[in-house]
Amino acid sequence: MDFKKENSAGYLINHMARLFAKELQHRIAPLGIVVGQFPILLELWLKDGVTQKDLLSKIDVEQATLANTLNRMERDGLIRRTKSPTDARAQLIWLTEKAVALRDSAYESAQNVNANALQVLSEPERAQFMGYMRQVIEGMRSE
Amino acid sequence: MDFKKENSAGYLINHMARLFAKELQHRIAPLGIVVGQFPILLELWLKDGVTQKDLLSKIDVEQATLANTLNRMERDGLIRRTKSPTDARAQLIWLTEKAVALRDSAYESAQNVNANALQVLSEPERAQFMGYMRQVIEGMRSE
DNA sequence: AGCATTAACATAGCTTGCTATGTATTATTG
DNA sequence: CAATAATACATAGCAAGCTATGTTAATGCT
Repeated sequence: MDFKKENSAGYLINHMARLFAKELQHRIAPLGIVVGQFPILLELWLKDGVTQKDLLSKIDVEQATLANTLNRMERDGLIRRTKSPTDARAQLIWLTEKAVALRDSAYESAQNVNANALQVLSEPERAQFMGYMRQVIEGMRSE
Repeated sequence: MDFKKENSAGYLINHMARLFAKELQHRIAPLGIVVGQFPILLELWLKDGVTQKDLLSKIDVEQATLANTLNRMERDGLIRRTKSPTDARAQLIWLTEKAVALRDSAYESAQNVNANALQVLSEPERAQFMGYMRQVIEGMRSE
């Protein structure tokens, strides 16, 4: 029996994901943020003053992963937390001024990474590629 | 400015990679191996008795990552190491009987994960998808 | 109202990845 | 041939992901 890693979707995907993360990491490091914080910031830039549970519903990571990343973000001065007025178990998560100010540069960095990485594909190919990924994700999530 | 994560290649790739890893993890756990060991085992199943440097040239991770994973594999009884007869700095890495015995089941698990994940795509779509990934990886590696 | 259950979040402990740096040993070169 | 540079690997320390479990507050039920 043979198994060639170059022909394994999982192998390629893992490799590609690490290249993307490394590249984004490199580009956002000057902003004082790291890749794991990115998805959280994206949500908070849309709307802050939300609970961890709210965030969790929009980000596809485990609760413990989110909690830990939020701790590091608080440590790094990107978020503040206030008591929820309606639920003593929950806290509301707010962006600091510093984090708000990073938004446009961060968007730009991410878009540059994406554009750069996909430049090897034509526009219709890019659209196909994204579509395939969405289908695969959808299929795997609902199993 | 807007940035929708659903339209970000990096976001999709990261998500897909985590779903794949989780699925493979789940399937190989009964074999007593974990995902990070997989690429290394794939190489060693082809040929063992090689140095860390040899392995490194075939696996796209950093040297430190490989060294650490090899330590855990030795701890878990998957590999043994012997002194290189020609270079006192190097060691030769050998699979244990246990690790050799896992090969076919492991191949099968990985192939099942791949097949299952890509079943949402038609055969020509799958080929396109794999081709796109190879192109993107190639483009990103040579920057 | 009191007790059990559920929910929100925290914590512990692990793996897999990274960068940066240390430590021997080998190779080079002046 | 001795000093220097390069090589092979190890170690430290961190981030980001996971599972499993703990803690406290809110809800539901009788």
